Amino acid sequence: MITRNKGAEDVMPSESYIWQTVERAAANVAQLYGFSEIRFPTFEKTELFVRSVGETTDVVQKEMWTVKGRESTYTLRPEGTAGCMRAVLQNGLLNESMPQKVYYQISAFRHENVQKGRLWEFHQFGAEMVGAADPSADAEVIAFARELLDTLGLSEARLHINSIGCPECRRAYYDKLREYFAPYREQLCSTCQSRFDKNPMRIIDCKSPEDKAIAKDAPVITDYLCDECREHFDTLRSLLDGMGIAYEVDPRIVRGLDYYTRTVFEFISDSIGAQSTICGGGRYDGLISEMGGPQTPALGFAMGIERVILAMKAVGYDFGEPSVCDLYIASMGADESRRAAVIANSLRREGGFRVETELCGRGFKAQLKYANKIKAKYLLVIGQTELETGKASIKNMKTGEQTPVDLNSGFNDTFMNTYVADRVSAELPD
RNA sequence: GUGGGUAUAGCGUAGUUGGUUAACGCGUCAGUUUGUGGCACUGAAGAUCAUCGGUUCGAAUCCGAUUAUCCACCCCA
Repeated sequence: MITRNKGAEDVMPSESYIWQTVERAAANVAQLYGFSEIRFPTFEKTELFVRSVGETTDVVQKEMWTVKGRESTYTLRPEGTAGCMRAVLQNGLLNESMPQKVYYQISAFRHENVQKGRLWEFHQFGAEMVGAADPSADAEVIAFARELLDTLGLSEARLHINSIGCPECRRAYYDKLREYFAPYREQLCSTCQSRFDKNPMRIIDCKSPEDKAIAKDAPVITDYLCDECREHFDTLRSLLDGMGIAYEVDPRIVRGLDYYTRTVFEFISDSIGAQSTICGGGRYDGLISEMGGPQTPALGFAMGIERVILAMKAVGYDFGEPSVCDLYIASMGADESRRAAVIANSLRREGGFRVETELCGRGFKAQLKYANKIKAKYLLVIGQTELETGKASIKNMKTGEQTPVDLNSGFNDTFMNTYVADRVSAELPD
């Protein structure tokens, strides 16, 4: 037997309705915030990710799925922003009125060590806003993510924000950091020693206890922001305060994607183990120009669907029941089952009901058991008598009550009336 | 890329110091007299014990490799 390879996941019907719950909620909230769906290819020229995500990042250096095509080298998208911005730029959305707001639900690919909540192929909901430089845009995007998580029952996810400044203030900050770490350089862990030159900001985020101790009093970026970046960050914070969105300023959020500028943020869940970041995003004012477009401010976020679902399960979110059968038609004999199929089809088409008939040749009793098993709300039996006389009855499987029906006239109406009447009486208080 | 754990029917598990036909629960299917479900009872199907190799008279059980999975690091969503 050929089996699924690692790092990928099958979603069975018993799970897929959970995914649908998340996807529908995401689309609904996106609409509330004025975001429209955008779709773009699963793969792009490798060059796009190298330039936008950043040549020195782990994602580009060791996690990309790259294939050599005949004309070029292509990569399965490791994230959504780069391809999304390429599409926005290439299709002239920047010539429309600003801001442009788009969202997407995609799978993305990274070649990492597999763990729960971290797969080779994983799924993201992402949203991007283009053309707005004002901190109010940052606030709206964060509010959007917050609202979506709340809708999904994940109010427990904590918001961490930080500003990593613009390239200018970051350069100055890097110098300060190197100055600070220089005396300890030999004591740092090996990865941090290489970070010293490449990206000293990452040392602050190191998990090693020794490095943590060394970094305890390191300068924080927020103290070295230029006036404009500082004001941007302060305004964002007061906007979040005003909207009643709780956050924690976390100078250790650095983000592993090079394109971020100024605002970066993460939502962290405590309920799903080590892969606790369920949403991450920020501003990337330099990305579009880096890709060859005009200097255009932009920002966005992405949510990991697998992690979101893990967190929802962990907090006991009620996903409800998967779709239920409205009517099961039991039948005995070939003519009877033909009739059952006709009735079923007409009820589906005219009434929009989910109707099932016997398709596996079960005996009568087994059909009833099956009807019970699939939680059919109503039962209709078609035997020889019913076929000959046209007289049958609809049984409410919950109460056992039976309502007489005429198969030859007005059956659909009778069924619908019974259905509605039972539902209303069930809703009435005693 | 580094370190560690796990691998037995569709699912969840048992299997004692290696010793005959690998057990149980759930699920599936069929029955418990002829046309009305849920409960209960009876029975059936379903496992090359992850794969390959080794040790042994004999391996689900011990050893090695491979694969998958989980945990931590790293990184990220």
